[in-house]
Amino acid sequence: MKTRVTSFDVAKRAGVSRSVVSAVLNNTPGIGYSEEKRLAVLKAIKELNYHVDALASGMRTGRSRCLAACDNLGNKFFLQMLIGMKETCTSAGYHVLMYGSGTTVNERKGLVQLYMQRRIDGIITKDSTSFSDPEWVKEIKLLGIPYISVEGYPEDDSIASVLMDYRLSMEMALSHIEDRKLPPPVYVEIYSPPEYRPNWGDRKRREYYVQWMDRRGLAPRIVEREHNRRECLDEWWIEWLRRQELPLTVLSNWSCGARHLYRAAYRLGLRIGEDLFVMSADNTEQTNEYLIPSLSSVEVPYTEMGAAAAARLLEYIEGERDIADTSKIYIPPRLEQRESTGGG
Amino acid sequence: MKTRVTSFDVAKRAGVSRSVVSAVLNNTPGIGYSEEKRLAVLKAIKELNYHVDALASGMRTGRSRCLAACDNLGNKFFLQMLIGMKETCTSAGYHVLMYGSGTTVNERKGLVQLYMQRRIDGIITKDSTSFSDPEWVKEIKLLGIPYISVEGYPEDDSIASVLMDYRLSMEMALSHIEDRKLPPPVYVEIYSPPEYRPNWGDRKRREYYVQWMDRRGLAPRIVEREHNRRECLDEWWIEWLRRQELPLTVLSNWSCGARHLYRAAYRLGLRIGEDLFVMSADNTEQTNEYLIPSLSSVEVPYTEMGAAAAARLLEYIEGERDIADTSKIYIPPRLEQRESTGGG
DNA sequence: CTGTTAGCGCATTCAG
DNA sequence: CTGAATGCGCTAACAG
Repeated sequence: MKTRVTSFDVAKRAGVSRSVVSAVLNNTPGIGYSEEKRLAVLKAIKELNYHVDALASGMRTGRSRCLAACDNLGNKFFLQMLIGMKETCTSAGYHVLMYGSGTTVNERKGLVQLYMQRRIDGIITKDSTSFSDPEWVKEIKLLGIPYISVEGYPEDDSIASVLMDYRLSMEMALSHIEDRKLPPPVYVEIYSPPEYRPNWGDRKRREYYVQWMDRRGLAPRIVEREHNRRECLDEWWIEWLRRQELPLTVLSNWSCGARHLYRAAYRLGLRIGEDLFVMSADNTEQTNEYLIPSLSSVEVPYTEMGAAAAARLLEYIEGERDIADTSKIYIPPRLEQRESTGGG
Repeated sequence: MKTRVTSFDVAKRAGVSRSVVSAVLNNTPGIGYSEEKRLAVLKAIKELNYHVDALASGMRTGRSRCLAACDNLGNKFFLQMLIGMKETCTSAGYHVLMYGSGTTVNERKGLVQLYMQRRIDGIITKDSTSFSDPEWVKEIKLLGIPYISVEGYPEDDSIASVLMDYRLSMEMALSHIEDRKLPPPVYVEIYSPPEYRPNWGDRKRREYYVQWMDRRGLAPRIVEREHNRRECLDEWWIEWLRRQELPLTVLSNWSCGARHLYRAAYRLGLRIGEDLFVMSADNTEQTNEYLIPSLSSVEVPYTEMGAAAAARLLEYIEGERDIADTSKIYIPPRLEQRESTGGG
């Protein structure tokens, strides 16, 4: 029977009491010990290859030192969010538990269970922009679960969330187009009902586009199409593009819209970056840089958002911030200048 | 002081002993109870909103019911692997702990610690093809850690790994090209030294390409270029493509090679799917379907591989398979026919 | 500053 | 089938 090395073994070997071992490991305030003892403990730990039992420790302290990251796992950027979370967690001695398929509310029940089982100390969900689920909010609040959403609940102040500044993202895109001396852009808005009609971020973007054009005495031109419907097939875009005056600039709310233009241009033999300029206000599929020519865009900084979410959650958990403080965190977008606007 | 609901509370309320509660929850063999009692327990659990304390339970059983998934988190397909793992784990009542930045051996130390801390019961790493680290193997073996690699250790029989069948992937690609009646392909091999020279998968692919051409009495044509070096710039490919006789078929070991051809074709005004046909033997950047026109490829089924890895790991952990059985698991690739070979 | 002790909540054993 | 008792390994409180 192979038995575990315990703090008791370490204490015995180091010639100290178990409390000292614990204190050395956790920097417990209020328990002092000589430097000599400290070194002895460390030495014993190394010699015996001792590792704290996270289960026992957690049981005692009521902390699992784990956060749950929840998403439906279908989105490429979730990985980026994880990278950010992971980094923040690691430096705080926490770990990240994956929790996928969180699109349906039903699945989310599992998250609450995870918390009730004390497997996790808090929850981060990556929600779709403008997502909001009152049922979930009620449950979270009732149980007092430390929680923060990434991109969700933009208009619900009772839930903490990490949001991108959509106004700023449009400003960056439009300024970029202006700086490059391209024609004022047509705004292409692709939306997917029912979830995204109208999406909070999209409304912000559209508003700002109109404002921006107005301020310059230009007439806003908006093309609004429904995603994945007959009305958004290649043929329609080819016809549309054929009727436009060149050179043309197109700014799309979603990279999928930009790709429609790429496809239409390809079919018409038009050259992007010369005959027409295209820019995306997002990078949902994480594919902009790989398009040919590469697609300029304003990108949502998911890594930073994940890091910020984790940081806030840890504040709640460690009691450095009241869980009732559900203030929003805004992260600025990032401009990626590429070939489709003649740069790169 | 808010106190936890324990199995004791449940037992009291249901009018049974704690052992029965435990037995009902875990289907403990050898402990019987009447159906009536079972329902009473279930009812009490619901009424009190009782949840097993995973920490206490884990401490008692010596199982955390968590697997670690390790990768450098830079690869898009890691997410796919996670989806597969997650699915398998969920149905077995296990969870997935993220562990990123595991490329360097140094970082991997943390994985071993996770195990020593009993935070995880086993480890899955996503390694680069033909990755092999003897030091790591030694440590794993020494500590008897349940472990399996995805795509690593293809030539080391002492480590369990999930591998794709590279020969089959080439066969699928070549047959597809033949079926479409396209010209016999030139094989473009992009490699990144030092790690990938020569990569196990690439060797297999190349070997098979040569064999396949030989069998048909055709002369193999191989273009070998180093990734991200002067020799792999746009200009070189443009020159190369200019010299080729059209129509041309190109099969690349890595989607990056296919993109070089897309770029060159774009610059030369050639049309993919008409003047030249392109196919990739992988989808590393998960971007093939978004290219314009979309890129046909043979894809590594990461989701299945993740699922298979988790399943094997659980067998080790649950004692259904000897940890010394390190046999390989081969997963067949998946052909995605798209526009670049005239299909889609 | 040190050593002892009392749980944390569970699964399991053993005597009834 | 039940109830009581044991111990997993740790931390925190308390008495020396």
